[in-house]
Amino acid sequence: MTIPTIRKRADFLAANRGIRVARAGFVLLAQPNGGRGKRFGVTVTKKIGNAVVRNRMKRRFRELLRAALPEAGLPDHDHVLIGRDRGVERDFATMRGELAEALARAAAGKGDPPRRRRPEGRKG
RNA sequence: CCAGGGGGCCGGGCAGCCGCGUCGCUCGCCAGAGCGUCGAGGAAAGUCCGGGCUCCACGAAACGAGGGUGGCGGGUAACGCCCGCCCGGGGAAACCCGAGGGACAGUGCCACAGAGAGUAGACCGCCUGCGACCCGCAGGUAAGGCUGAAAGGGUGCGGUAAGAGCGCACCGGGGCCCUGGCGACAGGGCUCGCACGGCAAACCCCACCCGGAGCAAGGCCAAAUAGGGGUCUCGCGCGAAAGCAGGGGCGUUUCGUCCCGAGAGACCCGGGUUGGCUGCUUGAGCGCACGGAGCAAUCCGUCGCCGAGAUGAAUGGCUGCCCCGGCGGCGUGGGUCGCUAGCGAUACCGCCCGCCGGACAGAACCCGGCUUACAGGCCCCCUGGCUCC
RNA sequence: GCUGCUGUAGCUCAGAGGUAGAGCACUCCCUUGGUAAGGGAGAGGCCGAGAGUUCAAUUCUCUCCAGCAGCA
Repeated sequence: MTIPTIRKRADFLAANRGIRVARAGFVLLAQPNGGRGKRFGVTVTKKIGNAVVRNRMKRRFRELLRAALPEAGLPDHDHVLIGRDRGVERDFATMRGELAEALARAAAGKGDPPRRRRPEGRKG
C-alpha cells in the first residue's frame, strides 16, 4: 500500500508547529493530523540549487520515506522533510541511518526547539 | 602527419532487485490488485522576437500617439529568423564579421590641443611693397611646420613674386547617358576642377509592420460569504404600446453604432473563494523511406509512424559488468640510459589491480526562431605546410 | 506566466558622451590636561561582466550575471 503525500499548503504550514528534529542533510517535522494516517511531504527551497538539484533531492527523500515510514513512522502524523545544503548528493545509507534516528527521537517526543518565525521586539 | 576553417550528429550502454505517473484490458461492492503500454532536452533554460489558441475591446476609413524593423532577391503561417547574392572590413587561404536607408528637409554636437573644427583660417613660415640696424607695418599666399580622431581631394609635372585645380596626366569623387542584371549593384563613355568632413545605437526624415491580455487565458461543477456601503456626474419628459426625446460609451473627427431609457455610469470602501473537472495534447507533427523542383533555405507528391501529459508536480533508489579520463602500485611486458654484464634507474608506450570522476541541465498550453550554458566523443568537407609514390 | 526597477569609494546616493563626485566612515596634523565637537590635509574606484556604435562610453545599443519589487 502506498503512503499518501501532503498536497495542501496549509498542511505544510501546520507541520511547522509540530516536533522538529534537525540532522545534517534535512530537518524532520512531525505533526498529528487527526486520524488521516501516515502521510509525508518534502520541501526544498530555491536556496538549495536549481531545478535539477531540487528535484533529485526530493526524489531521494521520497525514497527514504517510503522505505522507513511503514516500520518507523508515527501513526496518524504528517511527516515533512526539509532539505538543507548538506543534503545535496549526501550518501544514501548515511541518510537512511539519520532518518531512523530522527524518527526515533520524534516518537520519543524529543525535538529541537521550534524556530521563531518572528523575533520579539521586531516588526515582521 | 601537423596547423587552421566550415558543417552535421551523439551526449553514456546492458542487466538484476525494489519503486513512481499516464492510458488500455481483466478482477473486485469499495479501497484497490494483476498484466500490458508509453514516460524529459538539445538546449526542456533565459523570456529576446514571431505565430497558433482563448477571452476582452471593436462599424469602417482616415489621421494621430507609442514601439519596432532597415542593402537586394527568395523561403516561410509569420519573424528582428534562414538561404543566396551585392557592398564594405579582416585574413596568406579556406573562411569570418557588419543595426548595411537618408547628413544638398531641418535642428544640433565635434571636449582638450591647435592659427583654424565647417559660411574656413594668417601663429610660425614663404613672397611683394614701404620705413629700415636686429626688426616693424601693409598686402598676397594654403605648398611646408605645429595640434588633433578628423585640417576642406591625393601624387607628379607645369606654372608663379611666392603660391593656389590656376593648367595638365593618373587615381579618388559628383552629375548625365549607355550596356548587363528581377534587383542591390557592376562595367564603360561623356562631363564638372571638386562647390557639401564625421556623428542619425543625437533629435529627426523616409519606407514598411504592430489592438490588449495571457492556459492563474477561458469554460463547467461544488462549497462558503454577500445580495452591501460611500462619493461624484447626468437624468427622472411624451405615448395605450412599438417607440421617440434625452443621457452616456466607442482615443479624435465624419457618418454610424452600442447601452440606458427611470435609472445609468465612474471611482473608492467592505466581504467570500484560492477545492474538483475541463482546456491537455494529432500537430505549421515525425521519418538518414522513395520520387520530383531548386545553387540553397525550402517546397510538392507517395508511403510509413504516434513519440510525456504531471499539477506539493511522475522517469527514481541500490548494485554488477562494459566504455572514457585522471591518480597510485618496490605488480609486470617493451623501449631508453648507466655500468661491475645481469643487475640498477626510469618523468616514455602497453597489460593487470585498486581508488576517484563522467558536462550543461528537468516538460508545466503548443509550435517556429534567436541567445546563453555544456565534460567528452564521432562523421563529412575545405585551405595551407611537410614527407612518400 | 507577465511586467518593472536597481547595480558607481567600506556604507547611503548624485552624475549624463570628453576631468568621476557629495555626505557619513577611515588615516595624519592642529586645537584640549584628555575625549568629543570644530578646523586643515590625505588615501580609497578596471562605474556588475562581455561585445558593438563613436575620435572618445560610467553615460548610447545589444547579450549575459546578480539583487529587489509588482500583477494575475
